[in-house]
Amino acid sequence: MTTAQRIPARTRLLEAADRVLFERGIRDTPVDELLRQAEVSAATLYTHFGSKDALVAEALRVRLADWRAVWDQYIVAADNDLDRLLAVFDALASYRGDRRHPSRWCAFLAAASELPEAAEEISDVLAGDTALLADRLSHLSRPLAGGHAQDLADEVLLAYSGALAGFLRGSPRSPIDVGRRLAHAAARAHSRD
Amino acid sequence: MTTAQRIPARTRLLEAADRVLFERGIRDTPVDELLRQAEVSAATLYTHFGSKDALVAEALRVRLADWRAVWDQYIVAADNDLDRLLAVFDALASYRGDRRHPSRWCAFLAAASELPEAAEEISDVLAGDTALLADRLSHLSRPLAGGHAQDLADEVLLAYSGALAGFLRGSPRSPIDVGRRLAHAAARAHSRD
DNA sequence: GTCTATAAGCGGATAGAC
DNA sequence: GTCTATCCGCTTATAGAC
Repeated sequence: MTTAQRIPARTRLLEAADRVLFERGIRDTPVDELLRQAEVSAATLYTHFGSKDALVAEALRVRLADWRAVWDQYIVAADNDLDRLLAVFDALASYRGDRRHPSRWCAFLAAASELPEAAEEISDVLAGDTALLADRLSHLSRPLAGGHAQDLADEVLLAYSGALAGFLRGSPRSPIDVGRRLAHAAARAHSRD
Repeated sequence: MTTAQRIPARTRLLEAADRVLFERGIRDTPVDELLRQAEVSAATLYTHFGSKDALVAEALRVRLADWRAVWDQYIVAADNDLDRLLAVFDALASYRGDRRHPSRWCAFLAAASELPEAAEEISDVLAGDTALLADRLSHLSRPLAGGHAQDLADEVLLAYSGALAGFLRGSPRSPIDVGRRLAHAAARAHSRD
């Protein structure tokens, strides 16, 4: 009917999911709402994905790929070791500023919190996000902290997670700025060792 | 019937709620499970509390009071300004080690994440937890950071929230230790100002 | 008056029939 | 793509026991 119908139903479903699930809440979003927004019937959703959980998992996988790409850009753009380590906060500010991917705090942590018994498929994506963070931060910490790279990476990961939780809490006011400051202090502390 | 029946139904419900809701997940715990564990009928729950949400809210209020008391003890036991500020991490380790209050990560943040549209009653408790943290950390930061007390308090709150999120993520391994280190580095950075 | 037991209404997730 | 049926979770109503 409408022009939008030219876009495949699967794509429309994923876009609706990304737009609504993590802003309104995964469990608070009825399947019917996704169907309405994607202008798709229930049968189509269950043909393409099999379940609401599987659609959530696929939407999360898309987010993870997008987030990885944004972070990449900010690492490449940084021109010294410290800025490359702290780029994760600039990338986060950029990703959250993009209205195409709204989120109350963090899609991956929210999924883990909202769906504790969820399909392995879903917890795998949070594990993937955590592995990406731990791995990259560990490598980026090496030139700054040498033998203490693992400690610094742990600290930056925790500051990053704290910034995300800050959005859920509504405090502090500018969680990303505070997280960046914390990570900076940690980096300075280790470079003095 | 059994001896346990001597304890009022309302108390048994609150104890069952505290035991199960935040470990299994608030939305993943059916009312029936709470009724079974408390050996109480549905009518009793709805007479005493009015709704599942209201029971959740009351269980959260009890948690907040308990947490405040534990934190109090650790602040009083500390014998210098730095340890008083970092006592929040020792209190967290102690509270989490108490098997009477199991929790996957944080009851308040989990409630906010799982129940985004929840009754004001529930979001009020997270706001109360956040206000308690912000207020106390701000006062405890004063002797260490003077005019920058607010910045230090923001940083410690973020490190604290990050430690909690670390449990949800399963990384870093010992989130409380890492959070404490991060807060310590922040305190040192401000005391050099 | 407090509590139990049972049933039933309602809405969302899912699946299959057409 | 629509419609219908099933299952499950929250809630309320009813009737009765201590």
